[in-house]
Amino acid sequence: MLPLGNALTGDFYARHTPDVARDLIGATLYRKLPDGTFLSGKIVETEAYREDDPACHAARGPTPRCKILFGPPGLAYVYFIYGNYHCLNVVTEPEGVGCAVLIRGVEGDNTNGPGKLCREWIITRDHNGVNFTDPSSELLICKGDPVNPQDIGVSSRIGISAAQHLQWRYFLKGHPSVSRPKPYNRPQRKAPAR
DNA sequence: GGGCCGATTGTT
DNA sequence: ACAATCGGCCCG
Repeated sequence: MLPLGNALTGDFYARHTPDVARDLIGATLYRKLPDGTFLSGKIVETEAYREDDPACHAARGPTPRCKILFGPPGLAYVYFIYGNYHCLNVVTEPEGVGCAVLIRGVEGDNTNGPGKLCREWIITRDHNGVNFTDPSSELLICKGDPVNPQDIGVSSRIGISAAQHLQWRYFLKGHPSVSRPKPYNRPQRKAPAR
């Protein structure tokens, strides 16, 4: 399916990251494959990460891996995690500020969860730096149908131990492509010796 | 170079 | 609750 409507612009992404994360719920993600065909689906789950947040890769400044986070808003930040999976983000806030929105779920088969989405849609580190606002990119995001604010749930972010007080996860309530019905964090690690 | 740990997922 | 699996990052 060809992209409908206009791609979301840099101005859309150059805002407070949790607001961008919330407003991306219902938007349409497109993946142009090498043969020119498109995959597409409605974004149903996101998380916000800000530079001043210890759970954000940018918290300790621009490293080789995360330097793209400090680039202009609307770029893709893709990283490899747990030796198996990739995760797809959109860079937010003005250039020079290291923030992004993690795309955790898209409507469709095998696209519930950030690792499964990238596996299913063949999104890898090769897409790091791709511009979501450029219609010729292999990845783009367009405005979707309006979403009733009451249908958007909010919670702590999944899979992190830092900054659990931040309610920066957004999801479409009851949607089957939301990664988990409730936040779940890794089991507690061994207590430090004392 | 060593060692620890992770924005996950699937199995026990 | 835990294993798989390996790159990033900090330290020395």
